[in-house]
Amino acid sequence: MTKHRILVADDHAIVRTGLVSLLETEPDIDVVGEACNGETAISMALRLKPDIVIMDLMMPDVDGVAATERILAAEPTIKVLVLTTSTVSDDLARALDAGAKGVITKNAEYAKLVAAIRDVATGKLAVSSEVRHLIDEDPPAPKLTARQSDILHSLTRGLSNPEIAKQFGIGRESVKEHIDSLYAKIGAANRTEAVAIAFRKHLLKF
Amino acid sequence: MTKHRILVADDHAIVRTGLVSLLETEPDIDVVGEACNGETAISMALRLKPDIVIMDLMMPDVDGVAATERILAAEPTIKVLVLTTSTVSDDLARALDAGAKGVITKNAEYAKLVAAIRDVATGKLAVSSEVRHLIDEDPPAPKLTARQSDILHSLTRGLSNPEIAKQFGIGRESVKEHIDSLYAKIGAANRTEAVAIAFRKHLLKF
DNA sequence: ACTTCCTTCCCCCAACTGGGGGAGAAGGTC
DNA sequence: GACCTTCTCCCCCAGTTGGGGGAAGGAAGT
Repeated sequence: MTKHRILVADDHAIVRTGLVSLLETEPDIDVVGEACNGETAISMALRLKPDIVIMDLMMPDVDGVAATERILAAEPTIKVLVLTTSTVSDDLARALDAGAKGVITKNAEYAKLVAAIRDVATGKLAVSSEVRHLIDEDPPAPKLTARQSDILHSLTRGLSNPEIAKQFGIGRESVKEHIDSLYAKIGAANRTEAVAIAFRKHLLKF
Repeated sequence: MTKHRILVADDHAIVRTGLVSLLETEPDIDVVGEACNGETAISMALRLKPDIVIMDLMMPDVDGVAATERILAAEPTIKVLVLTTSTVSDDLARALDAGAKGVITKNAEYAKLVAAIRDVATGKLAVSSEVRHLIDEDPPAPKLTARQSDILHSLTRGLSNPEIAKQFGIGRESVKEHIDSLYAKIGAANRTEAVAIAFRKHLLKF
C-alpha cells in the first residue's frame, strides 16, 4: 500500500499542527509539508508534488481559491481538498469551480475528513451533503462589473454621486446609471441598503 | 505533579479533535471534556470543574464571552483561556473584561498555547504581546444606545427617515436626531457611510 | 450580421437628506 | 440640587437622491 502524500495549507498554526498530529496517526497518510499561506502552498505543492493538498480558503495574501487555481494550472494531477470554516455558499462554489475535488467544513467530524481524503485519493469527488445543500440553497451572489465594484466601494466611503463622478472622471449621470444597475442586480432600493446587502453577500471586503 | 484538568470548547469538530490530540501528548495536561457549543461548555464546566477551560469565541447559541461570564459567575476559580481566530480588538477586549485569564489567537504557535496553559494554571495572565498590541492599537468600537442600534438596523434595510419614524412610533425629527448622533459617534458623514462603518466595526451582525 | 452587455451622457421633478438653529422631559451620576 | 445623557419634537433650506423617460458608442459572444 502506498501512502497518500499530503500537503496541509492553513494559516492558523494551532489548527494546522493539530490537523497534522491527527493525520499522522493514520497508517495510510503521510504529511509531507505544511504551508501557512497561499503563496507558500503553491510553491510547496509544485516542489513536493503531493497527492493531495488540504487547503484552507481564508488565508492571507493568496486565498485558497486562487492558490487552487494556480496549483492546478501547473500540476493538474494534484488533488485539492478544501477544508474551511466558511459556510458561505459562494466561497464553496468558487472552490469547486476552481477545481477542488472535495469540500469539507471544519465542523465536520474528523472521520469524515479522513474518508474524504481517501475518496479524493481514488479520484472520487468528496462533497458532503451539507455542503451540496448550502450551495443549492442560497442563490449565488451576482457578479458586478468593474465599474460597479469601484462605485460600490466609493459608496461605502460615503461619497455623493458628484464626488464619485469627479473621482472617476465621468459624468454624474453615468454614476447614477451604474448605481441604478447595481440596485437592480442586488435588489436594493437605495445606496444605503445597497451597501448593507453588499456586505451581507460578501461582495465587499472589510 | 498534578495534571492540569482541561475542558476544550470549540464548535469546529476537526479543530477540537486536533487540539485534544495535541494536548494529550503533554504529560502534565489531561483533557477531561469537549464541548461543541457555549451551552454545553457551561454545563460541562460546572459539572466537571476543570482547572482550565479553553474557549473559542465564535460559537453558535451562547458565544464565548457569555459562556465565560456564566462559568465564572458560578465557579470563579475556574480559569478561562480564550483561543480564537478573531483579531478584532473588541472581541479580545470583551473576553478579558468577562474574566478570561488569557487570550491566544489560533495562528500562534502550539508551543505558545501550552505555555499559556501552564501560565494560567499558576495564576498568571497569558496575554501575548500581539493580542495586547491589537487591543491597544485600534480604538474600541463606540457603544450605541438601544435606539441607535434599532435605527441602524433599519438603515441597513434601506428605510427612509419617515419610514423609520412610523416603525418606532416616533417623529421623524427624533429619527433624524438619533441618526445625527450616530454619525458623530462612529464618524460617518451620511447614512450610507454609517452602514459601511458599522459593518467594518462589527456593530452589525450579518 | 445580430444581439447582448457595458459604458457613457441627457432631461424633468418629487421626495428625501443633512446642516444649522433651538427646546423640553426623563433618567441616572456626582 | 446640579449635571450629563438620552429621547423626544420643532423650524428653515440648499443639496442629493431616485424614478421616469431616452440615446449612442463599443466590445463580446452567437
